[in-house]
Amino acid sequence: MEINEKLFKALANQTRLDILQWLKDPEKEITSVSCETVRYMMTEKGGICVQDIVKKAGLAQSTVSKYLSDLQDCGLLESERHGKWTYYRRNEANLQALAKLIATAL
Amino acid sequence: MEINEKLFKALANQTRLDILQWLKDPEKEITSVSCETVRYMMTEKGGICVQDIVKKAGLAQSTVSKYLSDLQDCGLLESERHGKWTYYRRNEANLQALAKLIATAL
DNA sequence: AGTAAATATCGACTTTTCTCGATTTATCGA
DNA sequence: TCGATAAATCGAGAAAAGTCGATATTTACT
Repeated sequence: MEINEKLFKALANQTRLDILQWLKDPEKEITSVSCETVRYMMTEKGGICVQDIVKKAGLAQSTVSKYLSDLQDCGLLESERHGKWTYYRRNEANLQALAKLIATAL
Repeated sequence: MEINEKLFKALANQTRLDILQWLKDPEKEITSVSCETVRYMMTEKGGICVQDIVKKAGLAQSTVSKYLSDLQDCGLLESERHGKWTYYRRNEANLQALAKLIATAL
């Protein structure tokens, strides 16, 4: 994790900020599938799949897919592929590292 | 201080990030005037004046002036006007508040 | 092999940001 | 009051980001 322009560019968009927040409490935020399904995805698959985030965001699939990889590229998200699905989750270690860096290095 | 798109947009530019860093240790970073002058500006005037930041940045005066007011608008900088000069300094309280918010609310 | 589904990538157009030079505003000193 | 200086604001053209629909890739299931 490091403080640079790319990182803050990723955060400089309301939808990408929203995605980070949704993934903080997905059982509450992701409503296109049941709460049980969300819990299963998070614990067994390691995240939320793209289509459920697309539904929540209300933007084109291509746009959301790009946003997710942008957030992964700068270390704020991580993902696991299981078959056809890619599951995205927050990279909590990097989010905490970022907070520390802002406190000390910004 | 609050986490929003505007704040991160302000941080999503290398020159604006640089300005924040320069103002962290201006005696070392600001070299268009003497070290004693920098110390005097910081302690007696409450910051570094625009023209010295313009020289350091190497961009047009209008651009840097805009950047400084952008950074002030989102709470990362504060300023004092003394006569013809406006002196900018970091808003350390808000920077620490931001770090805390990222650790807890992002 | 062939089809279908989920995601990723591409190309194009729109919107926003960057950046400048010119101008305006504010303040000082003669 | 006039001229000079510092900073802020304005308008315009260039560069970057946002966004979409179409297409490609990957994987699963017959």
